Amino acid sequence: MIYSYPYPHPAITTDIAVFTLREGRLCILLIQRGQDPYAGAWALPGGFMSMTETLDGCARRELLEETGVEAPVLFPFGNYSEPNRDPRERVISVAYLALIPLDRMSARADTDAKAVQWADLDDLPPLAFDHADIIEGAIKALRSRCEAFEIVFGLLPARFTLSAFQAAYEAVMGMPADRRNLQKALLGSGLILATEEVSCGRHRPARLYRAIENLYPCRTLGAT
Amino acid sequence: MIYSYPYPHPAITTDIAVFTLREGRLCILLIQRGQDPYAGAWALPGGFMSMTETLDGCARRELLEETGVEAPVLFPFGNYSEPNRDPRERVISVAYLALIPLDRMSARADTDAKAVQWADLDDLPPLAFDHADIIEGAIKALRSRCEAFEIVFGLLPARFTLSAFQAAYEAVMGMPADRRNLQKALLGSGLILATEEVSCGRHRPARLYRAIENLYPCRTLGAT
DNA sequence: CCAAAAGTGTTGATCCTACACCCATGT
DNA sequence: ACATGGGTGTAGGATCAACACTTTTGG
Repeated sequence: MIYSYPYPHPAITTDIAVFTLREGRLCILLIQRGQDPYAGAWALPGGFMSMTETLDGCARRELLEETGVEAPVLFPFGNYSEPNRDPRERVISVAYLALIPLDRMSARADTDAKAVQWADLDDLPPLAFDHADIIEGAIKALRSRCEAFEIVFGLLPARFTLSAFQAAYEAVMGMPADRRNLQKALLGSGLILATEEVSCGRHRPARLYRAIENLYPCRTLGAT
Repeated sequence: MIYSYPYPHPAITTDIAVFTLREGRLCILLIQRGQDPYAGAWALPGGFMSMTETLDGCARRELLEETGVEAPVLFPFGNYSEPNRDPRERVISVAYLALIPLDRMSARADTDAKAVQWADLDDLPPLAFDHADIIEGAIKALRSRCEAFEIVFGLLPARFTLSAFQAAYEAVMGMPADRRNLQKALLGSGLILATEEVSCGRHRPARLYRAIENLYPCRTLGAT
């Protein structure tokens, strides 16, 4: 089948910067490309939009296919459109930010990928296309939204301690935070509710909290 | 000439929400479509991306073609990708926000447009495509960025009084602001510099200020 | 009993808001 | 002289940052 147009058309992809916390460090999901161009290089997950889905739908589908989960946070943060960013043809990429708790993640190499890894942000391998730029943009978007706290829940399991929240917040922001002030702000924000449960750690048990419902009423911030 | 691909490709457009201040009110630039679909309806300026330009370049070019100016503020704020948003074919639109001072503006009907108007925001005509949605998104983006003041300069001439700034700020935010507090914050922000000049109004002359240089070092907030 | 993390309030500094009077100019 | 907008400061309240000790559990 051949698709023909009176004017040239670019292809559209979504690329997804999926972040998680692993051992307290912020990591990003990379796949190793199995095919040219950039065969063997690491890249962000993503793929071509189909003609029957929206960009959001494409990002959600690709993420599901690559990781097997629906991310609680998934929104677009930038467009990448340099004419020669893909050697095959003109490709416009809409970049999405996604956050998932590690435990909900089942990343596996799919048909197009030789391997999958969680890469530490300050130890990234060489990347295909302009994906290093996209990751830089994703971190900026992540930090700027993180100040409103809500996005942090995307990295945490459904029930979490205040300390876990603080660790996630600090990992994203890349700096330590005052424990009592952060807890005061978080508890006063109305974004979390205490549960009756406590953690069963190695030391004194901590109360578990959960994020309020309808935290992401429209998962897409800005139409897409 | 026919362009053929092994997979279907959407078309890409940029649509530009150009705001200005007219008689103290925030207005948006609309063109009346000369051709189907939606012939005769009002729409945002915009057009198809060429294969040799970036999305930013496309928006800048379209704006120049439609208005004859380079806007001091021009950045993308959302993507619109509903499969049936354009009855002709699949079209993805990248929506841009632009601000220009009215005096730098030379809007004219070009080849595709029967007419051009500055439409008052609370008296919009029926709009083609999903452009009403896009305008809604643009106003949200405008208000949220406006809190940092910088974007307001896009609506003002190079030299402006503090009162003119306040009028522009109030028009965008849709609410009055305290004069002394706004002036204090603006002067303390380091974003403006006093000039030696004064306005020649009907009353006591007011000092003229100008925005600092390099206010928009990267005009595009978030890659595109 | 010791180590490790959980829990909890106050104080001082800063920032923001609300508010009123005098000044310079044109008519 | 007066009308119009320009220019300026302060006091009270709210918010934010800094900071230390006690409690609970497991080992």
